[in-house]
Amino acid sequence: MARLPIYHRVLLELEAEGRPTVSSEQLAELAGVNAAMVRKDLSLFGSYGTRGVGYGVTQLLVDLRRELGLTSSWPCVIVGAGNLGSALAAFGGFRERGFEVVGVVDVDPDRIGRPIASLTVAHQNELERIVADHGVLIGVVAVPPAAAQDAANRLVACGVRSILNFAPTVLDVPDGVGVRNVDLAVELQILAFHEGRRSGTDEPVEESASA
Amino acid sequence: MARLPIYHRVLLELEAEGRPTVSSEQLAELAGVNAAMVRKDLSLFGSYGTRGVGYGVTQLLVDLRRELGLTSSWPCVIVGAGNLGSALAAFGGFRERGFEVVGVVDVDPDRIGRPIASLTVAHQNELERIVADHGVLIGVVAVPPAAAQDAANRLVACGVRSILNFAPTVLDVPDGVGVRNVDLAVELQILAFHEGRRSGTDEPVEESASA
DNA sequence: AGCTGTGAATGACTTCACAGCA
DNA sequence: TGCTGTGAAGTCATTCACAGCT
Repeated sequence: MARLPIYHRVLLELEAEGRPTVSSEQLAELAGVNAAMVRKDLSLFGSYGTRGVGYGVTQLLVDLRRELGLTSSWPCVIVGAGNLGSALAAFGGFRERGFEVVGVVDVDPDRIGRPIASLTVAHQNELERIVADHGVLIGVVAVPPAAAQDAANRLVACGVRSILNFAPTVLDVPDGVGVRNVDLAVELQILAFHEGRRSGTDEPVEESASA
Repeated sequence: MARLPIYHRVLLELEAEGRPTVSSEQLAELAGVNAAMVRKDLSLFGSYGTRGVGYGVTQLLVDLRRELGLTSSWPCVIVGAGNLGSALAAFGGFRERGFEVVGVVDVDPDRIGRPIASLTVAHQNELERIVADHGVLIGVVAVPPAAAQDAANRLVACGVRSILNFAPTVLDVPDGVGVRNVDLAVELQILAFHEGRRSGTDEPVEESASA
């Protein structure tokens, strides 16, 4: 389910506020979904709520982490140290969500050696070593579209099984390799599409890019 | 439909290659979807294919643009000139996809006045003026989570009807305002989730963040 | 009384399969 | 013969509604 990460995020906030318990309705409100859906989602991996009370925030967080495979941190590598790749590498919020960027590579000599957060941009030739050294299973493709398939091929070749692709291209990968695409222009176009439809009506329109 | 933008993107490439015509099967392959779905999607806004031949690339592109409301460029404003906001503002690929970033605002004095691409980061107080001057209908929220709701409120207050939110928060907006969320950690968590499931099996797993 | 867990109903989307036109 | 357009079937996700625990 693509909603579990949202619950996880919301619960992190609730835990930080010291909230001991939460009802499906409250959680639904905060996550922007329906209460019945929350209950159904959570009951998928065993039920941990108490009738008449709700769910224990900390307990639920533990279970969600287990379910999402966030019991330990996932090492990730970013291919491409342009504006977007740099922004991702510098983003500090990944750690508490279960991920750690262990390397950033690029082919541009001007970028190699540049520091980003606590890392240094490495040459793309080091990709294999970085992946092997850290046991990386998730790669992020943040290169121009023309280089994206190559980047994906290299990631797959050295054993990466999941790819987050920011390039506006459909990647061709072997069966068993997971790909998620984030195309910023597509997101804008979907908004524009609804904007166009919305001239004259006013229904509520809140959605999520899988998120 | 969330797939139209993908078709649009693929067709842009095909047109650049000088391809005069394309079959639903080819288009499906390139867009990473099923051929029947392509036909159904395209027949939604009237049928423009020729049986035995396929669709005219240029004609289809025109129709898609009309359908997506991309007949002219949409002016957008970016709130937040941090790493991500800057990366977005500097990204050159929006124009051909139908969007133009007409302003970037921030509250941090260190950032205000800094040049990004052909723009200069403005003070957040200028948001209203920028929106009014350019008739902005789409706003991008690229600020820390604690500031996201405020940013959204300001955008809505000056008439913006669609928001692309990169902050890991569920925004509360009035009915009739469209919101799309892109949470990078959520994308990674969904990949990790599949990764966890995939230990032992190997089904193909290619999906899209709404895109 | 309040809230969870879940079968049943609904609705949306996808795929199949094929009739029909070029 | 090749490929589109589309009804019908199938699948998956969401919502409803309520029984049952605390």
